[in-house]
Amino acid sequence: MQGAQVHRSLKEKQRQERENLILQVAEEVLAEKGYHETSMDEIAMRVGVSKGTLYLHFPSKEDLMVAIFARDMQNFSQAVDDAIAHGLTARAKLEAILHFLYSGFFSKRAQLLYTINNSLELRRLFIEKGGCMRDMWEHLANRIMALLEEGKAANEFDKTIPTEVMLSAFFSLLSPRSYERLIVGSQVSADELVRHLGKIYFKGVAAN
Amino acid sequence: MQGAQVHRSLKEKQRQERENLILQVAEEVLAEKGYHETSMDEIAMRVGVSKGTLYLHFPSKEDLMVAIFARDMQNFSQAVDDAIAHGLTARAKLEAILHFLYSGFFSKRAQLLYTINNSLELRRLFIEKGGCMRDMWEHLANRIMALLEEGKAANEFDKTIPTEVMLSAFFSLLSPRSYERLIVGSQVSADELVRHLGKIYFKGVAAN
Amino acid sequence: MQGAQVHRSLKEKQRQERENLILQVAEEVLAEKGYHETSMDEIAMRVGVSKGTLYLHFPSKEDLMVAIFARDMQNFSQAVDDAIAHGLTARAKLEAILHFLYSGFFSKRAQLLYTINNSLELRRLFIEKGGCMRDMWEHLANRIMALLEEGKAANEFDKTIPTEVMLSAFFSLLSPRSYERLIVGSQVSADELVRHLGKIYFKGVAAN
Amino acid sequence: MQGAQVHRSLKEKQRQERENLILQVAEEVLAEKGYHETSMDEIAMRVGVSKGTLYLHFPSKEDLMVAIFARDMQNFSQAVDDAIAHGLTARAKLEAILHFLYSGFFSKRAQLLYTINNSLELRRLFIEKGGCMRDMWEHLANRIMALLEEGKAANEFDKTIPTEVMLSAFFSLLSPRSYERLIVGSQVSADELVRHLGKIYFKGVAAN
DNA sequence: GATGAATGAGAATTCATTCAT
DNA sequence: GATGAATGAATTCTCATTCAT
Repeated sequence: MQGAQVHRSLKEKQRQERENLILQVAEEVLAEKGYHETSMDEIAMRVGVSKGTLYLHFPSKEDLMVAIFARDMQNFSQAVDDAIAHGLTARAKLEAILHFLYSGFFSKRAQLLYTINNSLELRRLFIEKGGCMRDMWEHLANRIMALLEEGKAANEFDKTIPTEVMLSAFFSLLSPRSYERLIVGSQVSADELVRHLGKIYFKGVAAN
Repeated sequence: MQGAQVHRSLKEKQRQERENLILQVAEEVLAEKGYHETSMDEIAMRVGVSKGTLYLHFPSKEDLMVAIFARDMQNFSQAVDDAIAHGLTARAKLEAILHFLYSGFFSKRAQLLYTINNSLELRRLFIEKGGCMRDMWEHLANRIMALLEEGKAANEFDKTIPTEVMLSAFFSLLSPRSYERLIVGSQVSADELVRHLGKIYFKGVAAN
Repeated sequence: MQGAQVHRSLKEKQRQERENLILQVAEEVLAEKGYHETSMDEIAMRVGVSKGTLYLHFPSKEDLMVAIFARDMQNFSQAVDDAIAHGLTARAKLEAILHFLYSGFFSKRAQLLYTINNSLELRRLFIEKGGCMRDMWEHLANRIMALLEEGKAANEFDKTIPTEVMLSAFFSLLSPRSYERLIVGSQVSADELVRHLGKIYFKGVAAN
Repeated sequence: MQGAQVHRSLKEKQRQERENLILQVAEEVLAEKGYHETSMDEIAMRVGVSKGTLYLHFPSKEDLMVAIFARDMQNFSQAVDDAIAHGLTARAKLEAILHFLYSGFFSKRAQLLYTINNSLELRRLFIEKGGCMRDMWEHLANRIMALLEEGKAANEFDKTIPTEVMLSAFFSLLSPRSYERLIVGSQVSADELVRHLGKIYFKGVAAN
């Protein structure tokens, strides 16, 4: 009986691993090609499984996309937690979040956020399908807004700018697509770019 | 003979009007649904003509999209001209451009720019099809960069930030999608929002 | 009143001229491109009239095709008459017919005959639409068969070959498409080719 | 492991069978209706599968047509091999080829050859798409020309007629469409017809 | 559980034909 | 009579989804 248990959980673990692999590959393809150009066929092929298997894990293409986004939101949420736990000032915490979003390739995480946020189809999808998605996003937004208000309270940030506006600006300043050609054209390194943008943003919202 | 002339030009005028109507409707649908979700059938239905008529004016869906973008670029270009002609300081000129882009509904013009700039497929499309599109965009970007450099020269803007970065930030700060819920949620008026964003941006890039 | 008459007949003459022009151009396009690839648009454009005008003369594309064929049959019939009137032996008469069909470019007349005879769509068309077409063809076939029988009677041709078979061979020997590459490749001149083919045919069907 | 092997090859065999079924049905429809009138929908319906399945086997309508032709060429080529291997004289070999082409219904094989050779669109298609098609055809033509020259060398055939002309005549003499009504009208049996035509041809090209 | 062949709704595009001017 | 803009049925091709093996 215990052997069955172990067997069961081993199977379950394999299942989880496969699911993660699918999510990861699908994420890459999504970032590369956009929602419509991403076909279930290509994902299956790149993962190395059959199309049917994809549907064993996710009931539809839409659900797969939602799952990708959900996982990213989890990671993002974790990063926000870490930033809040370790940062000293509100600005320091927000800078850590910024770096999380855009460090490394600039593209992996940020491009996803961007792709999702900007594909009209995906947005509609998340609004329709993702009941919990909405909640997660609200939750995240609230925590970042809390940081922004913390900054206002500490006189770091300009109190005359509505927190909601600050939040939106925080996200939109970093639409990776706009910067693509800068990075690709090698006119500026990714890290340097993040530094510059952070500087503009924090100076822009600073008190005074 | 003159009757024929008049007749000819009347026809031509009607043709132009119809073409503009198609462009306008197609633009709306595009802004609403994105490239792939926009079907020629739907555009035709909304315009109130048959699919065939669309193809009488534009040889393909792609060409229609390019035409939409081209028309917007024309308008944008005109606005940049006006801004340059009438503004006093570099900042004033850039603020005028900002207002052009986001005045009114915030969504019509800006959302388009945004949608186009962000759809991976449309970007590919414009790079392939729109030889002149590329040129127009480069031209526009150069003129705005010239304004930014003018600002640097006049000590209005921070010389340590690369002009290219400033340019990208200028555009991305205003990704309308991020602000949609602010406007729609009526937490802030469009004009107020533009003012706030302008403030953040210009303070962010100011000298010192 | 007589002015009206004259006017009427002038109009009628112009109408006839136009109709002939349409037929001629349509024939060219048909020979060049085949039935399906020939569009009413292209014919209209090449003639220099509007598409509507085409429909003023011919109620449908199919009818236009039938008219082309009918006119060619008239000419062919005339040529057969001439050949019969002027030739001495059956063979001489048939050779004259052969030359009529393939003289000049080899392609204009013969290619048409060929195109029409071989396009499955056109054949069906002629069977369905052209009641009179069938008759004309039968009439022509009968006259040529009469010549073949005349040849048999004069001991010129092999009596053991059914006349019908001889007739079919007479037409099919000269499917221009097969010879196209010979002509185009300039390996042989059109006239030479006709001579060779005539020689093969008449030797093939000769008595003994 | 071996079970998998067997399974694999079973699947493969079924796939082959289905593909052949499609090819066969498509060939019939093509012979009946011609290229343009043959719609993928109709082929699918006649085969008893969905449109999508057709595209699983052939990437496009054009490719399907090329595949049909390629298969026929294979068979034809095989028949030519056999004829060359078993025939004694050049004439005997060519007669065997003739019989292969027109045996049975006269229509299946020959009509195809004919349809393909005569549809302007299909010809264009094969020139564009079928690089190998061209080669196969050239190869076949060369082998038949070799037979004709063999016949000339053996004094069977008339040396004054260019071999190329003989080749073209060989194919065109037998354009099945022209004989259709003879067969259908039952005025003559298919075998008899082939005999007669062979007689005309070989007498026509004989030495002397 | 996996597979991948089969499905079929849906999208772009063409073109013969009509009809208001 | 002439025009050519408008129509819409028909066609090719794609891809998310299902299901027998």
